[in-house]
Order: sequence, then C-alpha cells, then structure tokens
Amino acid sequence: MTRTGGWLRTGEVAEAADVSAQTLRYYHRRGLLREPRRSNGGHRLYPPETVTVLRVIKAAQRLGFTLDEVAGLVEAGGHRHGGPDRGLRARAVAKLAEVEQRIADLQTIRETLLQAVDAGCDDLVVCAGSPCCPLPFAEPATAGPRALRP
Amino acid sequence: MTRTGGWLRTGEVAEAADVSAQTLRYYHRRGLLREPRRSNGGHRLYPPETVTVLRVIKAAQRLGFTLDEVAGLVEAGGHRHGGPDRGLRARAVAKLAEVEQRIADLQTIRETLLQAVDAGCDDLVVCAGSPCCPLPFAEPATAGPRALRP
DNA sequence: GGTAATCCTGTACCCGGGTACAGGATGCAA
DNA sequence: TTGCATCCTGTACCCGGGTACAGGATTACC
Repeated sequence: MTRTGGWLRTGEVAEAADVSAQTLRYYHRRGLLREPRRSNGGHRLYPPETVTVLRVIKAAQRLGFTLDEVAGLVEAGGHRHGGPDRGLRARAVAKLAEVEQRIADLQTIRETLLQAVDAGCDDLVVCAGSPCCPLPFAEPATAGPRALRP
Repeated sequence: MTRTGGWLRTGEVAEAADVSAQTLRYYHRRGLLREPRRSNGGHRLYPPETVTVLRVIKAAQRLGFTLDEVAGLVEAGGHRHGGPDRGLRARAVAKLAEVEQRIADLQTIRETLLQAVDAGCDDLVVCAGSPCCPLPFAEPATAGPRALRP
C-alpha cells in the first residue's frame, strides 16, 4: 500500500487499472477524468475510486462506446435523470442497434467472401470482366457494408 | 467520349470509377496503381482498363481487405501461381476467418449490452461496485472483443 | 543530503484511408 | 492568343485512441 494516506500517485493508479501513465494524461485531456488534487510539487494525487472509474471506462470501451461517448456516460452517471435518452439504458439501446447493424454488414461480407471462394474466383481483374462472378463490382457507393473498419 | 484516342485523363477516370482525383494520386503513392503514361506536358493519360482496376479495388475494400492487402491482390492477379497461399482464394479464406472472428466479437458485445439493458443498469460507477451487474469490469486485457473498431 | 525513481509539461508521431489547399503549369476551344 | 478548365506537385490536415520522447522538477529511500 501507499504511504500517502490513501492517495495514489499516477503510476500507482495506472498500474492498478492496467493503463499506461500517458493514457491517464490523455484521458484528462479528453475530459474523461477530472483533474485530481496535486501535491505541493505539482504531482497528481488520486483518490482510490479513480481506479474504479478507469475500469468503468475500459468496460464501456469494450462494449463499443467511443471515448467521447464514454465521457458522456461518466457524466450522465453523476447528476441523475437529465431526462429520457440521457441514461445508460437509452445509450446502451442505441449502441445495441449500432452493433447489430455492424454485425449485419459483416454477415453480408461473409456471404460474399464465401461465394467468391465457392465460385473459385482467383483473379479479380478477370472476375470483373466475367458476368458469372458473384463479386459486387458495380455497387452503388451508398449501399454496401463498411468493411471491417467502420 | 474523349478526343484523345481512347486515353483518359485523371478527371475522366476518377468520374468513371466514382473516386476523387486525389484518391487516384493517393492510390499511386500506395502502389495500388501503376503510373500511367504522360502527355508531353506531364498530365497522366490512362488506358480505359484503369476504370476496371479501380472498381476491383473498391470491391475488394468492401470485402474487408485493407489497401495494403488490395495491393497484394492486384499484384497476385498479374503473374499467376506464385505458389499456394498466394492466390485470391487463399487470401479470401484467410479474410473470411478474420471476418468471422470479428462477427463473434461483436456478438459477445451484443449479448453483454442486452444483459445490461435487461438488468436495468443505469449508472456504470454504481454497477462497478455491485456484484449483481453483468458488465465485465475486471476483464483480463487479453481476452475481450475489440469493440467496434478493430 | 545524495541519488535514483518517479513525475511533470509540451510536442510529435503512429495507424488507415483518405481530403484540402496553395501556387504553378497544361490543355483545349473560340 | 486569350481565357478558363483541368491538371500538376508538395504539404498539411482529419478521425480515434493512444504512444514516444525530450528536458526539467519532485519524491522516496538510504
């Protein structure tokens, strides 16, 4: 344990939350963490709850929320009930729809890849010329799925 | 049609393939397109097949290949049969596995979000403290899915 | 009080897939 | 030949989520 009466220094928080010290600073810049109190010399001194907050951030990220969204979630936790569409519930429901759309896109991609492998396509430029190839060469830009990176 | 005897200028290729002229230059830099012949004044003059190549590139991107991978695919089309693992087939199979892994990750995320909504979680920091919450706060860093952005 | 470990700030860089802009040079038609 | 559209190169910037490094200042331990 630390000797500073329950306060944790940057490195201790970082290690406890399995995050680098630079990432901590980065989260401050992004507004995900409030600036904690400082020592006389200017070193940050965190309350132990910060470790929990960091675990929450990482959990939310794993659920597909961006850091901006996470900042909103953490903030939303504070002052309760700013109206509907403001709680975690509402945001989770919205994110769920997003994730499901993404899954659907990837399933379309999967089907197409399967068809290409099945059809024995082995040269895209040749395929593009032959009308029997299942690959979507002339897709309208607005239609298709967004590949692996959304 | 153009008056330059079948050759297309940058803007014409770009429009025909529904790509910006900057993107064309970018693809040259990335090695996706060979540098075409030039006019006396240094303007690029493309053969009409280039439009097909661009459609191929876009199709491959929609299938989840990165530009580096697409460069490999286009090159692989040229000199046939450099060995196994070198054709489109092999690469498509590998990509298929990648896409399926990604779908599995997203389905895990989907389940977790559903559970959170179901359980009525409405404040992450509170949830992190209560043992009845289904959210994965203490996940080993090596385990979980990679959110929406891989 | 010496010395090592940690911390501070600021700035720059990484990935992928482009987009935007400045400042000149060409191409083409009237 | 003049005027405007198009093209050229080079450089910088965007997103998201960080990482890396330089050059000082502070803290912890002996």
